[in-house]
Amino acid sequence: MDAKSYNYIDIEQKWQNKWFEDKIYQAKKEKQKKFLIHFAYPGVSGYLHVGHMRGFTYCDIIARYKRMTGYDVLFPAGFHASGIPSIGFAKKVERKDKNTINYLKEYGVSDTLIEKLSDPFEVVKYFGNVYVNDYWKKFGFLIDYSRIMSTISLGYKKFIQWQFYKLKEKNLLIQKPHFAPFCPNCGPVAVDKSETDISQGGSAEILEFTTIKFKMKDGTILPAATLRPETIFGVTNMWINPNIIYVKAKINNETWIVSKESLDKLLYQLDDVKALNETISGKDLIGKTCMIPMINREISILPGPFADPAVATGIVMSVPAHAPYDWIALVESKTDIEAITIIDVKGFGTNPAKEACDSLGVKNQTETEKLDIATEEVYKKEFHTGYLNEKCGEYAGIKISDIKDAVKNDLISKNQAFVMREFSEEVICRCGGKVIIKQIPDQWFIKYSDKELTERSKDQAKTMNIYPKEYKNEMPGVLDWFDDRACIRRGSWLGTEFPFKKDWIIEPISDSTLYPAYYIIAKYVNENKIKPDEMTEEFFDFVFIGNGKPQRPIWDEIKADFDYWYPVDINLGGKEHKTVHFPVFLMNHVAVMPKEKRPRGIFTHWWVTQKGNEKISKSKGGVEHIAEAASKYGVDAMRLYYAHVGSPFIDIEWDPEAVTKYKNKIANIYKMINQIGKLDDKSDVNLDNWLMSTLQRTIKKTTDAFNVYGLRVATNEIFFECQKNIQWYLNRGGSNKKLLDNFINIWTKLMTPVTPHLAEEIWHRAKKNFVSNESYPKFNPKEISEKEEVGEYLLSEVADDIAEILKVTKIKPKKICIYTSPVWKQEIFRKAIELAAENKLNIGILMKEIMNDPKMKIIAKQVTQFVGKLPGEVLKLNENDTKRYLINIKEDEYIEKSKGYLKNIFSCDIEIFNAEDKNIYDPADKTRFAIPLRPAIYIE
RNA sequence: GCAGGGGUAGCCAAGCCAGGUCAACGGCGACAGACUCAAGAUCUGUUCCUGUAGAGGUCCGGGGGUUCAAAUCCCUUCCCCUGCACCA
Repeated sequence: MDAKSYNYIDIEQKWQNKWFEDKIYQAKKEKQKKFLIHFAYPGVSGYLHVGHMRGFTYCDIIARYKRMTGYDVLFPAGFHASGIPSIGFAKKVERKDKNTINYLKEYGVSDTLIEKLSDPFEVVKYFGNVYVNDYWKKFGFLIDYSRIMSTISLGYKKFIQWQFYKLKEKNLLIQKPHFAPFCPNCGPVAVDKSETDISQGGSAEILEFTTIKFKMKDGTILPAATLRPETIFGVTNMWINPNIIYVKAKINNETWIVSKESLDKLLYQLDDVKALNETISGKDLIGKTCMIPMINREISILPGPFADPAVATGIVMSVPAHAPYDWIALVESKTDIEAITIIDVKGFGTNPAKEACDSLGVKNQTETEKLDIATEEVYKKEFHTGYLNEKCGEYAGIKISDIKDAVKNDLISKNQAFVMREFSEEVICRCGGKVIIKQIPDQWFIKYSDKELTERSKDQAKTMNIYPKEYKNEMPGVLDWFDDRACIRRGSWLGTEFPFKKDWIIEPISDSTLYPAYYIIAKYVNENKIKPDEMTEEFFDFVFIGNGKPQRPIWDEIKADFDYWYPVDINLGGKEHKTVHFPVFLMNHVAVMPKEKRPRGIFTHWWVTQKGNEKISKSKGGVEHIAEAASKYGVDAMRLYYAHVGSPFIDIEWDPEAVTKYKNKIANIYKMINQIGKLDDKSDVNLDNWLMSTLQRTIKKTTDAFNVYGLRVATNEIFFECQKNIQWYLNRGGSNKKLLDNFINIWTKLMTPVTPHLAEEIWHRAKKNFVSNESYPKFNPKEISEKEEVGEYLLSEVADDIAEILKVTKIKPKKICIYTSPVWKQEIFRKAIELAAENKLNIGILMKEIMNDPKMKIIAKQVTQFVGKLPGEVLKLNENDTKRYLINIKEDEYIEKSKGYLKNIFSCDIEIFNAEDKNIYDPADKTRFAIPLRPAIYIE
């Protein structure tokens, strides 16, 4: 039989059909012990890939384990339909984007359906179905499918609005200015790596330039933008591009000179900006002077053709001692201006910029590559180890890394500077226009910076099960760092209407914080037992917080459900959620929900990557589709792969060959179990006890591992160690039918959380009910047989030692003699171990104790020899070894009974002697080397 | 810049928090044997170096330290990866 004989396609389909027909997935309130687990619901904007299944699979494994260990399990799921993605997808279909159309056709989507998918709501509906039927059900997930919901349903929106009423009540909704990416043609756009809204610049960051106002003699302002405002003390001149035409503008009753591009940006960022229709050539500014604010030193304006009108204001202040670009430009200007050094830094002399340029051999401004290196070097050194020197007035002696904001804030408060925001690279909208940064003066935020909220959230986090533990340690820091978040946006995207400002929509992170609570309600909405209209503020107040009175009996029913199932025991999501979703999930619960309803656990898992450690992304292609993979490898094989190939907390590389191995593994287990059924019945008490004993150990280990979600550890025990044990049993000639049946039943239950289809198939050879509904085996210490464990250990050690000798000596054995340790050596060993446990072990004490025994005195010479090096060895023993020595077994008898096995593997005569017996065959005088659990060996 | 994770034998990957059970779980690959007409699958064994008696040596990115004892603790250094907010 081979892999082909295990028809996983039919088998998996069969059991899924039966589970779903019987609705075993439906959460029921029966055991008064509940477990609520869910995964961070996926967005719906395309097909998922094999990487997404990792987290979903973990969730199902945990849920299945929990349902087998006495919990009522609620495992719901839904779709995050808010935001841009589905709109983006619909837009692509609408504009007949070739890739998108092909992508859909590849999956066999009909032309009429494709037509429909230009509507984002249809996109959500279509992919929602795909996820449920082609992914979740196909993987055998026992998700409670009666609770499926989406974030753009009417009921959900009512729920989110309620959440925002609560936040407002608690003063956690605030308004302040905000700066966001904006396309003058299309409105707000998202700048992100997936580039849904934009065609270029997905990884751009928003930089904050401190723009310092230098005043000319006539009062006109030259605003120079810098990322290092503290260097203002070292400014020696200004750079103006002589080849461009600058424009004038009236800003807050001041006249400013800036580049044309700059003015366009400022119009969106500052309140009171008026273009003056007046221009001035850069050339005409050269030779004039202006004043450095705060310091009041006059400097001259020099030609700097490198001043880019597209960057910030197009006007640059020059700090030649600390900026390599400025230094080289100054050298090339051939003026007699001297650099002013204002930072003392280790490893540099009086002019860091000059020194960096010299060491790299920079000759002129065109060597931008070298200049960038020099800039970085100077900046890094100065930032970490530099101090402002005596030329910096009140700031003298302060470390650079501590100063930045002080100078900036000082300048701003004196109206001598302002912040101008700029992308780190050019961002182009899908419409082709340039994306700029626009001020929204009264943006709404959720106030995550709130001190009390943060502290209460940290307290909650302390009580939670957060995995991995590194993340638990990191969580307080994340909560401290988490700042206010703009929570609404105007523009085209899906979501809930913000109740306090017409036409604005709540943004998708903010509408996905309390959502597991909605799963409780979704069931009633889906079953039409409550209508969204009825879901008022009073309704949610009553159900979630217990305020007010029920208006209909169903309210009580829903509340009872909520009280039973909530809080969330595990919220599971990818590592990308660590600094985004999980903190807001936690903080919103803390802000809105009563204490006993706050989350108990978070589990983060890492990703499945493509070869070369790239994140799998739809756009990069090359990775297998879920349905395809499921039929190619089998669902159980994939589940086992996810659980076993690495711990949950590392990225794994998708590797078709590895998955194939797991596929073979599944078929192999099935085959092995079937063959066991054909064996002749025969019992061997020692061996049988040993097998049961190891099985109990397996149960213990897997239970311990599963209880802390150590899926890899548990899986390794069940699918590898356990199989190895039964293999040893069979190789040793074990064949007790009743025992094997029992073993297989228990083993099958152990497998069920990970490979439920295989387990169900094996289970149903003899049983009619679902193994998925069975209880997980419980560890029974009574079935542990330490003697047999030691016996089999001894046997395998002897076999290993013989093999080692044969390997080294290259002897072909005719006869092997085994001499087991005399009893008196065992006694001395035990004595030594006892003394070691009391921390009293040394040769003197040991000898004294031993010699109390008259029979030892008779063989005093042998005893002395044996005891000599013993203490050192005994002290090195670990717990397992020590335990083994303390168990009293008759070594010669045990090996004698297993002689057949040794004969078999070494194909020669085996003779076993007790070293204590007289007149035994011992030509090489090996007897004296026999020690406990380490018989002497002689090979002919 | 801020914050976090990581470097383990040919490859993947446990172990590190609670030092000794570690030549270092497990898997893959490779090699040998069994089964088979054969291939695949499966089973058994080997797979750092040395070794004609079950042994010894070296090893967990580099360097240093603490300790009777370090992959594990401390210091230092090099390299890789991830997140950073109106993207989910």
